[in-house]
Amino acid sequence: MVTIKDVAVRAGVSISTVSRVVNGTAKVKDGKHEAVMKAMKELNYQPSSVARALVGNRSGMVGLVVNDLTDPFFGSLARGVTSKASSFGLQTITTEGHHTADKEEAAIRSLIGRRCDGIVVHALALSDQQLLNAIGNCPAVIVNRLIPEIEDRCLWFDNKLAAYLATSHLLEQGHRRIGWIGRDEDINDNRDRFTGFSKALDEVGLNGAKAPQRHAPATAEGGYQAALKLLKAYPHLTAIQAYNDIMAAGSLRALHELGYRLPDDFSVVGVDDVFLAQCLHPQLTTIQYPIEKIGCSAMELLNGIMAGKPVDVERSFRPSLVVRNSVALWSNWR
Amino acid sequence: MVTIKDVAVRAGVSISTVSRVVNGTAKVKDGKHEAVMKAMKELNYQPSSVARALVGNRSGMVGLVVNDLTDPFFGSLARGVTSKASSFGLQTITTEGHHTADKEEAAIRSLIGRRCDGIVVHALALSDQQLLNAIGNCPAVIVNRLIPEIEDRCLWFDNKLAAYLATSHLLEQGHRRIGWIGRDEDINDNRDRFTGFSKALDEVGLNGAKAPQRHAPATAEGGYQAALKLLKAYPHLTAIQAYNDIMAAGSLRALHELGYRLPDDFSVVGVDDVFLAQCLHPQLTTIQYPIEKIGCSAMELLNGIMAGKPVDVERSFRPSLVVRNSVALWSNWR
DNA sequence: TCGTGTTTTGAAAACGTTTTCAGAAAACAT
DNA sequence: ATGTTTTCTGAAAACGTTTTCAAAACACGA
Repeated sequence: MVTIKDVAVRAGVSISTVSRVVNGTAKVKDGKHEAVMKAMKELNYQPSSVARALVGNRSGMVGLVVNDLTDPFFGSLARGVTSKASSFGLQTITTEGHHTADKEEAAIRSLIGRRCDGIVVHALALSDQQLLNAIGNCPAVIVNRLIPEIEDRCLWFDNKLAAYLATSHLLEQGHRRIGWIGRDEDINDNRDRFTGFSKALDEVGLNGAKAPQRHAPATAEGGYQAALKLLKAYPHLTAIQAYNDIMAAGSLRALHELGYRLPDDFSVVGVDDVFLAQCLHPQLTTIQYPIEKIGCSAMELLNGIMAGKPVDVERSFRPSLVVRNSVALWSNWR
Repeated sequence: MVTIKDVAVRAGVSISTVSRVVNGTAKVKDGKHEAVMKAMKELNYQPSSVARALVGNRSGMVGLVVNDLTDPFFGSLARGVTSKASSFGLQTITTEGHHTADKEEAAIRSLIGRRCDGIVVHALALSDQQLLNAIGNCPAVIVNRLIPEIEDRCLWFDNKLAAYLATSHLLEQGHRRIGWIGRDEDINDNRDRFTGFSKALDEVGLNGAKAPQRHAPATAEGGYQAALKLLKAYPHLTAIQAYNDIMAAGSLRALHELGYRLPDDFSVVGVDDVFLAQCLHPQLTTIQYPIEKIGCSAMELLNGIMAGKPVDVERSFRPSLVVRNSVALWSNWR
């Protein structure tokens, strides 16, 4: 690796001078300036961010902890964070927490060890206290979770309300025999969404907690299998509320295979409004979860915290219904 | 930030000793060992990867350059690389090149500046020579592109053959009036895939180069718009070959809206076999592009290069047809 | 108790930067 | 010419580690 010293020698100046032209921190005489530029070009010099980070005590990196990069949901989150970060001149380093407390903690510690200037964390497995311990005094923003002690650094989404809105939409369209397809991991998101679903049913006099339901991994395949089982057990259902769009996509496939014409014979609604939702047939009615926007806001908030100047960003995101074509009116007399 | 020195003071030993217990590089007496462990716990000490990188001249990071993180294609690539990297104890830092030469070069230089131990590069805008210059002597593996000078560090996919296979499948099913929906950026992938498409048509006596075609951004919306225009101009078409699955998804939507029953009235085939392909209705017949596997192999190869021990991985990936439900037989007498 | 050999320890150099501080050079005024 | 600013420059310290080297501590046999 060619260092600042090599450049200095070649240009016949001191390393301080090289540093100054690299960073433009002070004026250097034209002659030397040129000599340095020339030497840098010739040697293809690239300053070491590592050394800079050590001395400057800032790395120009922000860390991002997600569960799993393949999940398009986290892809969007990563994009929101990354694009905003790069507008602040920061780079993003991403690690996966894979929904286990150990890995989530390791991911956070490792980012702190790398001296990230700040971190954005999506962690569902760690307890509030564990999470607080892990982040210590590193500037951090928590996404998709509300921790009372640091509420002003949390961005969350009202999952209960989200599912409530979705299910209410089905009810408004006349559906009464509605099944739930949930994920098989017992995490907040899942619990909250089921609670919202359940509440909507309760309000019209149905017993939400006892509604027909099946659980599976939160994948398309999981949604597919769960839908098959659910419909086998409860063939009289007229609609499904799925934990998220991916599982809804799997359900749609199961319904197609079972010969339902959609949406006339059967309605489905998801949550998240991932890109996929628009590509499905019928296009999926779902709840908008502005995850990329949340990523942006998180980064904006984090930047403020890092700079010591708190900025005001929207921290609580209200779900809203996106009506497409996967829900149709259902009349009882059918 | 608490440093090794703080720990040393607290434990009443020298920093060398602390370093030794942290890394287990030498035996230290039981008493001191415990004292150090205790001090570390109490102070919540986390070694600075930055300082380590500086002195050790290795950072434990690998860089990854992709075009755009939202694209599920790159999500899969990132996953392949990241998961393999973490199995080698390496972390991944991802930057976006956004298909422009400037940004691609900046992305690469920045990763090198961060002293990544190696980089995996997906860059389409830079010329061969620019790319070679940018990576310099940093251990690197090039993905999805074949550069003769460093062929043994390239992993590529035969895009020509991919589209050729896809189109041939349509031809075998009896289709003759086939349109092309391509992307509007003039990049290798697009050219190669069109070439393959064209060649397949030429071989059965049709003029591939003059086949009906439209171009648009490589998004679902782009595919949707392009399909609408294409069918307006050439209503007699019976099949579409799309540049990739995302554009195919958009085309599918256009066809549904135009009232075609799929696949009986019209056939569509994509390329890439992204996750989405399985969720569409009808499920998309496409060409498998094992991008996650390529990511894994790239990382494996890179690890070998970094260690100075070349490993043997498959470097050229042959496309293969995945038959699902979006293509149906077409008889001329219809 | 001493010498010898082994184990454990700490001081100091090194990694590649930035930044502070004081000195050198240039510019200006007299 | 000389003194006084002002501009420019380089030496050296600092950042937090690892690693080398020599010294200190210990163990053991005589």
